[in-house]
Amino acid sequence: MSAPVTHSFCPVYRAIGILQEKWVLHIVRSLLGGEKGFNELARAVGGCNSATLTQRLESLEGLGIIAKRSEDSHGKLARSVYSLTPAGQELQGVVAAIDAWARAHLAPEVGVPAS
Amino acid sequence: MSAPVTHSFCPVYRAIGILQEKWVLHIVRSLLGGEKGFNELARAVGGCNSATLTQRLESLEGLGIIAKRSEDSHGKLARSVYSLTPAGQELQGVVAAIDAWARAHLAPEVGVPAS
DNA sequence: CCAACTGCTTTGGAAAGTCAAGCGGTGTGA
DNA sequence: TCACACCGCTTGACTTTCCAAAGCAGTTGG
Repeated sequence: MSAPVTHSFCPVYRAIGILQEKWVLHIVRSLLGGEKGFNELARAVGGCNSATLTQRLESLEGLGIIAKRSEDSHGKLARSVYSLTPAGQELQGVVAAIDAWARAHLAPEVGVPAS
Repeated sequence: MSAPVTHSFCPVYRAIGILQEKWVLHIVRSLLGGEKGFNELARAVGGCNSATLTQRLESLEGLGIIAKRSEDSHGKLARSVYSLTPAGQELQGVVAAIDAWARAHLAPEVGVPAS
């Protein structure tokens, strides 16, 4: 069959498609430690430029994973604060799983299978 | 501190760097269902072209996540078979976490904002 | 006022991923 | 025997994605 064999229905397939975008997991991981402003987040993530970050932030907001809140203290200055939605916070399980695997098999320089 | 804040030591940081590469999670997920040949794997993954697949496969092999075995049945024909190493199989936890999250928050047609 | 911070947009170019085709080889059927 | 469908994999051109640097508007502190 020449059918494209679209796995698009599969939620897992879509989830992978979201999480494999560059910086997404880093962003989520940083935000798990509390809400952050734009530049603050950029520094926490480490190495992502503003253009990409803005874009990722928008798409994640559209997906209901993170929420943007403008702290309109007085008049103009709007310090944007990004935080995880409940759905986003549940990604903690994913991050934890990666964390566990990384410590076990990617350990800095402990028991690195010499090879 | 003007230090570049290189998180490079952090195993988690590196793990994310590996897993966010396109198709990696799909490959692992497919391989969790048993070892597969090249084209077979390509079809299971769904939508990845041979060039990228070859490259991903090589890098994952280098990382000790998957293993390549040439079934040298008789003489020439070497059907390459790819499978997960123990380290690779432990990624099952990560895939399971993503699976759980996807089912909970990315449900197929529940609450899809019709837009 | 000037420097340093905030959030964010705009550029041009480099890198990563993709598509389509094809190579040498095998096994199957007409 | 020859054509055809499959196997693993490579090549070259094209598109998408990502990045580094600069800049804009506004605020705060010395």
